[in-house]
Amino acid sequence: METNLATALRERGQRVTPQRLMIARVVSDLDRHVTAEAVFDEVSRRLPGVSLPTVYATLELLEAVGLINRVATERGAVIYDPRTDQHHHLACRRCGAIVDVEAPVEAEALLAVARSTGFEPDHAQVVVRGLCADCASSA
Amino acid sequence: METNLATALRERGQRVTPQRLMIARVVSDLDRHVTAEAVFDEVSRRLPGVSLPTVYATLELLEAVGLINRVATERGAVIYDPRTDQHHHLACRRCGAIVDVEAPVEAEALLAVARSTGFEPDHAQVVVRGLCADCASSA
DNA sequence: GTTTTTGCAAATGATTTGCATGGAT
DNA sequence: ATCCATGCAAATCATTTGCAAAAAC
Repeated sequence: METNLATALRERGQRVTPQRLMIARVVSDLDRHVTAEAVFDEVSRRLPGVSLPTVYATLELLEAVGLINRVATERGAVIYDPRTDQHHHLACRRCGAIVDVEAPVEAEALLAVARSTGFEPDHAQVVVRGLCADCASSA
Repeated sequence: METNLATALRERGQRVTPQRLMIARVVSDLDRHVTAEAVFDEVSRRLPGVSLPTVYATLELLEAVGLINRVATERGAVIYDPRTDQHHHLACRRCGAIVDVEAPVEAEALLAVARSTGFEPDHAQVVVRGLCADCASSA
């Protein structure tokens, strides 16, 4: 991922810094849904001194470059998803957990309608809202 | 909507207050995606003195009763959607706008997979992330 | 009369901004 | 040498909480 990032940054005329490379590496290593705080904690462990604003800025950059996806949770917080392949999310309305789910969804018709309104889609993501197995059994 | 709310409140053993009725009426009248602030502004116009915490609490209540849907924006804020029928959203990654789209999406396969993991789905909602027409043309 | 709801003010949590320094090109 | 990126601190934004007074039942 760092190599992709370095390449993308040069293409964009932006700078390749150790902070950016480390943040990309950490996101890739953690390999799960992460908050900016979680990334900050792990980055701080490996490269002390990196600031939270830099983490935020870099996560935004990684999203712009397409290396991660930003996902809004039903709770109003944001998580970053290192998986950029097609997959979807189950969101528990009780505990707030966000879990990946693999299954095909035919959203071409929706994307077509979106484009016809002038919208330029990056990707379509399905969020299934409900109760996760744990919360369902304890309810 | 106020009648539904009054009924639901009595069923739940909760109190019917002028603030709650007015907030429900405003959400219904505005009839679009609204933030808590927007509701607060309009409610304040019609019933001065209502507080923001009351607006938040009541919006949560309206969601619990099923009169509105809570929608997380990609920005980390929350909007409330007075439409409770099946529809989807276009989310602009630049300006944060959330727009409704009508188009069929076949998500049964996804719901089936979700159920097979023990998850109990309420509904599947598609968020198409990208650039809205305005932001695309000014970029 | 009892219990819930409200309004106020303050607290919280997440993210962003301003600005001077430091670092990549 | 030139700009961009960083770190720091403070600001902002959205939302929540604690608590006493007011209102609904």
